[in-house]
Amino acid sequence: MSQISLTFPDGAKRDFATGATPAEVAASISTSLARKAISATVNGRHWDLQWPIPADASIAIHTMQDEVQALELIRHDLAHIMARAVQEIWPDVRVTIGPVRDYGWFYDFDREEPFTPEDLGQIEARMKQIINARELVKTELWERARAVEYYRGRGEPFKLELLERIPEGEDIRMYWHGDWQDLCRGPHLQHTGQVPADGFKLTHVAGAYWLGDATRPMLQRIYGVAFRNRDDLKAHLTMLEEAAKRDHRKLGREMELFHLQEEAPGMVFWHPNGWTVYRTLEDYMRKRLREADYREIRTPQVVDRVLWEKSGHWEAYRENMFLVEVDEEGAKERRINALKPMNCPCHVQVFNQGLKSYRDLPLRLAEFGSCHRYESSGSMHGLMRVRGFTQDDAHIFCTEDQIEAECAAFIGLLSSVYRDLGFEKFDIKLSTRPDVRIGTDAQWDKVEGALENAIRKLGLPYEINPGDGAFYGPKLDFKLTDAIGREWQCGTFQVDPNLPQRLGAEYVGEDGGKHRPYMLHRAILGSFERFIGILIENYAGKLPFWLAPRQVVVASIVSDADDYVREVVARLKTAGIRAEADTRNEKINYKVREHSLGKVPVLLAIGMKEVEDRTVSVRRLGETRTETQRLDTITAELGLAARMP
RNA sequence: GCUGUGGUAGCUCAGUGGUAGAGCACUCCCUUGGUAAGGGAGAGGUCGAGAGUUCAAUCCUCUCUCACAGCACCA
Repeated sequence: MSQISLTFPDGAKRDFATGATPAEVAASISTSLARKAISATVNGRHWDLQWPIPADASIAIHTMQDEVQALELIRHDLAHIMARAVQEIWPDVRVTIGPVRDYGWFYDFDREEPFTPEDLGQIEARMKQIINARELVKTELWERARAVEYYRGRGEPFKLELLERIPEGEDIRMYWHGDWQDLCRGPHLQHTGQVPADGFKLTHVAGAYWLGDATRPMLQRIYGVAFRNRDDLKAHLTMLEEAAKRDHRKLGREMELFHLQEEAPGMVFWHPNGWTVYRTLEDYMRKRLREADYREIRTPQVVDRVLWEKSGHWEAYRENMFLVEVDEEGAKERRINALKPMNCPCHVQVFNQGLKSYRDLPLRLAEFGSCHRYESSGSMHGLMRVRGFTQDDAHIFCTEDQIEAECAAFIGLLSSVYRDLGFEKFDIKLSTRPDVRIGTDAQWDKVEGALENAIRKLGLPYEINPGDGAFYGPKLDFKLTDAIGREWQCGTFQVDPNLPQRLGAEYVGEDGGKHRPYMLHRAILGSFERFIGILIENYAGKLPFWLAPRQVVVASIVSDADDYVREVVARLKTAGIRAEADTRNEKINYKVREHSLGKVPVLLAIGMKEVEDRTVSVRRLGETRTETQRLDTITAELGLAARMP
């Protein structure tokens, strides 16, 4: 029987026999994951699956869609069952809404006391009772007045607000089982017993604003996960545990890459190992940018507020800037500067020096720009969201007609870089014109069209975020996913006619007159910090050889081999390899264990046999077997592997 | 910033209203061992910071701070 091997976007791999039921496949994924392209090997052939799944995929996958929907119904009904259980236990708790999400659902409640972990256990037990009662699920169409009266009588202000939000003329559906009911448009299962009583688990509680609005009350959200059976639930929980082991904050400590401390929240202390990764990545990016005709520049860290006022950032983002005040000699007032939160205005200053001609365009100015933003305390997260970071920033000054080609070239470069760094898949989001905007519709049509054409020509999948663009132009976001499935924006491409106008950038056109250039903001990695965080998680710390901070450790087995160990290290270093000697008085078992945990890609062990034959015993990370190789052979091989792509 | 939970040795974590413990890591000694932890000894802590309650606070209370989970935010 042939095998189907599915690789899910979260990195999990599962094998299925072609005879496997669609349920077995479907239960492993959530709908929103399935909507992303997933790669599959069917009968030994590699396929790219798109959503919806093409009709010519094998039967097991073809029918998956129905099963995914069934899983979604289960999760949906569990949200209601949970809300009912909560109100049965605490009748004074107000209910709100509870949608399905990846792997499960959540439901928001209004309650004075926070829910405790013990409460979750109690709720779970009550939910199981409701499920085992196998009660019929009923749906009814209600008159608006009846629904309003019902919720007024029960004292449910949030439900009343939801009712108000349902447009006149739209159906008002009531869903219920037992004596409990909830406003919901459905669809639902037929009876509560269709929910697997042992396939779900309440995972955690957290605060969440009513309707996602920080000015509204904070509610208590209970999260749950649900699968078709206990085994799938267990597999999911195991997957989460495995993912936690890949957390870059944990690996960052274990691999001695970096640390953060209280005196500089959100600012990274890079250690020798981490800085090696950073610098290697920077060198790689520098090479790629040079090849793509970018010109590297460097601009100041501390810039007078006057420039930020001109650019408009002072007004909009003053609260999020780090200010630097100085007493200047003879000045009446303290001069206020800001640590630059972005590089764009500085790049325009470089552009503005000297008279530019249309022949200079497109002009691509790149900077590994160190930026500081006072991010809110709750938003910081390891390397992923920090207050001090370095963007692989560049600004392309060009004409409107050049936008599409620049966009296409950029996406091509970004894809190639992502591929080199181990990311075959990434999400592209196109954000289009918002309600409040500058520029004519014709301009927006042209610029949005340029971006969309560029993506289409490269044949890449993308999603549109309508109305999510900046007030002056559309943008593309490129997102990667961390170990537990959280998405992080990395690459970006943004069209901006506004800043050149505000800062007076212009060039002399073919007609001899002055013209305003467009400015394209773009980054591939986003920030080195965030990207390295994602890189660590994606590789679970096992970075490819060229990026690994310590590439080779040469370990002695007996101390009589120490001289030869040092000679081998010297040879490797000459070949451009980051090699270290380990001649400590420890057993080889101990050294193997330690360097394996330290994610060193290659371990060379040397005993008296190797000394006599002038060979080394090679052990690669993740493998248990060893091979004996001649010193010059392995040196040549590793020297090749150490070269950046 | 908001809600909740935390902060005890470098790391992972016990613990107590009467100033503290384990394992690993570290140092030294013994051991020279062939691919994931050899043995012994030793050193190491203003129990996140400040204030309060108390005869006495690491423990109780308050404030601050940082971290974690989520929400909000992300030029």
